[in-house]
Amino acid sequence: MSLPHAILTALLERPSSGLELTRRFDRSIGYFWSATHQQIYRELARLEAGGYIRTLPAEQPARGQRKSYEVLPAGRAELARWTAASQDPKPQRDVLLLRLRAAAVVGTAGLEADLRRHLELHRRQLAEYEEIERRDFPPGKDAPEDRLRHLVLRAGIDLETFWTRWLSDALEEFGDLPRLP
Amino acid sequence: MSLPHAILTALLERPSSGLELTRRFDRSIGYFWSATHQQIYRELARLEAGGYIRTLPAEQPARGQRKSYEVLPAGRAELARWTAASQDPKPQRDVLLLRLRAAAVVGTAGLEADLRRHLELHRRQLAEYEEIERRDFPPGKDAPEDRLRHLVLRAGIDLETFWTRWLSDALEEFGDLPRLP
DNA sequence: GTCCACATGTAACTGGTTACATGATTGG
DNA sequence: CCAATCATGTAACCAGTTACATGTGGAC
Repeated sequence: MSLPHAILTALLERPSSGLELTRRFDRSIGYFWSATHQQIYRELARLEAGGYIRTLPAEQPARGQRKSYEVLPAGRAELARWTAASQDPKPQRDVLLLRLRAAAVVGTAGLEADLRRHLELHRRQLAEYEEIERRDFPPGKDAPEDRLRHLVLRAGIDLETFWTRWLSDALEEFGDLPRLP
Repeated sequence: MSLPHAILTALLERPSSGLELTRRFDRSIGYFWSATHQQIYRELARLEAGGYIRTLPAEQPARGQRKSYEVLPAGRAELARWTAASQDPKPQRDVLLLRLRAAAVVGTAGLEADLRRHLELHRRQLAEYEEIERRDFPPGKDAPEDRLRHLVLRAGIDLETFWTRWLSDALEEFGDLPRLP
């Protein structure tokens, strides 16, 4: 039950239409909670039906015509409730680690190329995050309400740093490894 | 499409019944690919129907009676194919980061306690991984086919290390932060 | 012989994915 | 007026989740 809350957060930061939300998810919020436009439209309809958001009054909506939403007090209250509520961490799921474990059984043939590709992707993502950090959080002047956002970005940077390092180690290991079956 | 391959890997490591698999997923493989017993039974039925695995011949199965499976050549081939195939990384999804971003909008009230709880959970997981490392990979004697398994374990250790560090930083931040709305 | 743990399984639901459909607006 | 693009939406499917059902065998 996280997508509706991701949308509420985005709409509180700025009222938007479905497509605008989709684009914003492709950038900032999508870095840790991705969503397609179909998901977003479906969820916007639910949130509106539930009385959490409404279409901006100035507009009468029709298919094919842009419809912007804003958050109602009930929506803000629900978001605050959800943010504070205790939630168990979801069990980890990582395909790459699974594949490495499988490779330990059926052999590593063909894996190396894809590891290189992943390494490249993570390097690029890391560069993107670091660029955002330089731009939005220049050293020495974090406004108090920006501190949390910076913290979230740091998580992204550190995670990508971890993956680039781990993939490099893995590839080095492959160099040594006698080619199995 | 990862669960069937996780099961094939587990069955190649050792032929097992559904419940045994469930228990093994709760331990080792579940650390990066969790599954419930319902998922596992459903998937075992599919894999058997597809000719990838079979019940060990010695047994005639009945409801309530244990049924062990082993991997057929087609299953091993499919696993090797899947391991080598190129796959895009799945977009990141992390509820905790989402909640922090929401907190930047609706305030941090109530969040701190849950962050502490998560920190404790990650510390415990880290300790568990390190215990496994001490036990299964004593320094200086990695057999070649253990190197990949060790690499996977290192990923788990480094990820948990990251989370404990990040959560500590976050909590420190909270100490400083003027309590918002 | 009854209860409990073991073991396998069914059913209904939810969230995410993929493919496609439809209407409005704009540039040529 | 036609094609391309913007914008919203429908439908079918699949994997994961939750709740419950059914059968077996051993402990008491």
